[in-house]
Amino acid sequence: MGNSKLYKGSLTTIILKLLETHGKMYGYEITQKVKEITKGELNITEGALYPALHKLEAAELLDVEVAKVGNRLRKYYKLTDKGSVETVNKLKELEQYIRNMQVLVNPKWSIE
Amino acid sequence: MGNSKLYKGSLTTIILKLLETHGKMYGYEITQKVKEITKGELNITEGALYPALHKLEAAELLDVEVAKVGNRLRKYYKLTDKGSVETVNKLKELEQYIRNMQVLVNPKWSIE
DNA sequence: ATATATGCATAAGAAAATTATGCATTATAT
DNA sequence: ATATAATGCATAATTTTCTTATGCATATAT
Repeated sequence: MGNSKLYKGSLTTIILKLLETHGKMYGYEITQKVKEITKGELNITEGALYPALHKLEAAELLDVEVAKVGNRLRKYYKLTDKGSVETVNKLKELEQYIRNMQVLVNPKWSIE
Repeated sequence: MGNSKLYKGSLTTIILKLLETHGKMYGYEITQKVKEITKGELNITEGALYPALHKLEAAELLDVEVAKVGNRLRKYYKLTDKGSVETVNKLKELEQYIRNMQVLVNPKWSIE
């Protein structure tokens, strides 16, 4: 994914949030949207993305709908109700993670 | 480590930053300091910490100094010059990671 | 005396990525 | 025209990083 190892573990959160925002998306579209939003800094690899989508589908957080565009196949994913709930959880976890990392890295903010 | 998977990949950054701030620390001290700063939310496990310290030492980012306190052994770690440089890099990566995640997760902020 | 805290370490396994493929269609540049 | 890049899905082998479990040893509080 990114140039740094920090992105490890955040792919699920990214996918869920993008689907919450955009309603439904297909795999390739997700990679392009992430690249666009991060101005090329974060590139989701297919080897990471597709297994992640399949896992989320298996966990019933996503529904899939196959569409044929021209002669090309697309698999649109969207959040299930369960997926919407999980998205909220993941976003809270992200906020907490960021807060914790910030106090760890910015000692001024902690009581010495 | 944490309750969430987001912490994966951030242990090295945490260790380097703590050593930059505190000069030298031993393993157990690091676990306690992290617990204290995050108010118990992040607990570094020994199974993660010690291999990480050994790896950083092997990469010559850390120097080790063994001390005997009473009858107890402590291994104090401190940054090498190389380690100080790498710390700066890791902190930049963390800031960039946080910025990217924030725009991914909070589309409104990307306009600001 | 026994539990808790301090202090280090490693091993087996799981989870999530990277890297390398593979297949197929469509658009574009030379 | 045809080679290259882009679009679109997928999986397999390997690596990295963590969890969980275990082991050893000393100090302290109840």
